[in-house]
Amino acid sequence: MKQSQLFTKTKKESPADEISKNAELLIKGGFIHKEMAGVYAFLPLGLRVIEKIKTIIREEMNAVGGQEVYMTTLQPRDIWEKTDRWDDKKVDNWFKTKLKNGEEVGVGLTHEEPIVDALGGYVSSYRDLPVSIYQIQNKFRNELRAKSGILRGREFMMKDMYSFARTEEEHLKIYEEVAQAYHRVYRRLGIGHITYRTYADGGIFTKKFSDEFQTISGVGEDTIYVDEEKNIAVNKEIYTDENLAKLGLDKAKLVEKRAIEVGNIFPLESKYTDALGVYYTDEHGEKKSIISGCYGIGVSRTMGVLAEIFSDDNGLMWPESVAPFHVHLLVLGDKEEPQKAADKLYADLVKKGIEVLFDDRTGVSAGEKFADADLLGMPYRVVVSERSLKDGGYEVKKRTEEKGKIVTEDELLKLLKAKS
RNA sequence: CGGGGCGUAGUAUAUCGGUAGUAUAUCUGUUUUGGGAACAGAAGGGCCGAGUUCGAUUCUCGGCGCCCCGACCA
Repeated sequence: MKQSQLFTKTKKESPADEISKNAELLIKGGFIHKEMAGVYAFLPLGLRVIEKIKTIIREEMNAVGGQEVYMTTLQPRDIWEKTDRWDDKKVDNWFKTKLKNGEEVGVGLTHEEPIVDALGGYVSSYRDLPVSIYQIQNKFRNELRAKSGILRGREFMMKDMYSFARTEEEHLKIYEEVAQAYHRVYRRLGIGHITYRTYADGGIFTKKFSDEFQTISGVGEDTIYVDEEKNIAVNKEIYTDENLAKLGLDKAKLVEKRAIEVGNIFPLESKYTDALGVYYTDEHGEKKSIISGCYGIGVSRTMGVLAEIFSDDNGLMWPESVAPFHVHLLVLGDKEEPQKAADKLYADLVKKGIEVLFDDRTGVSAGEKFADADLLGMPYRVVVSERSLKDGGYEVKKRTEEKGKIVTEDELLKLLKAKS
């Protein structure tokens, strides 16, 4: 894409009403637009990051048999009453609104009820199970306090999957497969090495532990205790001698860290399926409960976490897997020769299927283009200028490195691992 | 929801009970182009409401909004 066509612009000043690094950088770079507290819109560059994160998640969910759906935001009251989650005293962060006839409807904050209810129309035999259903969609939660930019909003994007199994054993197998898929997602996002599967409280519906995926970061809201050898952690909320013994963890080996929850999976047993009257009939004609699990990843939050982790004083440093563009191509000076060379290189790279943001703006100083490239944080910066041409080609520099080098077009293509 | 802070131009800030200033962004022109260029010109501002006052952006009260700490976070 040509930067001259991009409607967003970078800002020199940091927003006065945002302290958190993710919001500061993403707003300065024009990735997101703040609508109100805890509610952010995604602009072209930000949306590209979101879509890449979604693609990674989608691929991994599909790989463990997930079937994608898109449930509704508006929710009927009755199914939530069946599970006793409609009452504001039971669930205090509902957004609710009314139809013209006065009937109350909910604005979706999670989707166990509608998914289970819909499933009931199709699943009734042991032959129909197991199934896993997921969606990537916005959730609405009326938080008392939104904070930390896109890390904790009132409207946010989430991947939520729900699994349905015939037996506890079958459920556990799926549960573990999804947990492994989560590890793969975080690895692909570049945070695998600092993201731990963390035992946490299972919530009010199960006595079992839930598993959070916690990424080590100072912006985290949670304190966890990490066993580096076993590559797992325990949330402070269940950090008792009794629980540690149950989990077979040695207190002496645990290290306290701040972390942010980027995913959460937990067993639901048959709480929702039973409450909504969704059962299956087994081989012997016997009616049985369906064992389910739910699996969430905050997509928009994850983008914020990546912005927090992959950034320096000059701006963002997107991992290649989620960067809006692979290459930021800069042309310096308004002279004809570099302009022509840059136009050609841009066309060639695009032809090779490389995603390029081309800073073709005229009348913009070199310093400003460099500053923008650092702020926007594409993995590779390629400069075309009189000087680079004189030196024999183009200067390529990784965002994470200090110095670049001059390469020819062929060398550049090889470096970018172009598929021809 | 408890506590604290803040609200001035698109953005970021300053001053002041009496003509609201600067930077940046924007527009025009000339020059410039390897780390946020220079000069000249233009346009643009006091969250809402009430009160005090000759006069309020400034003081008081209320509302709304935003940030931070805490609580909350199935």
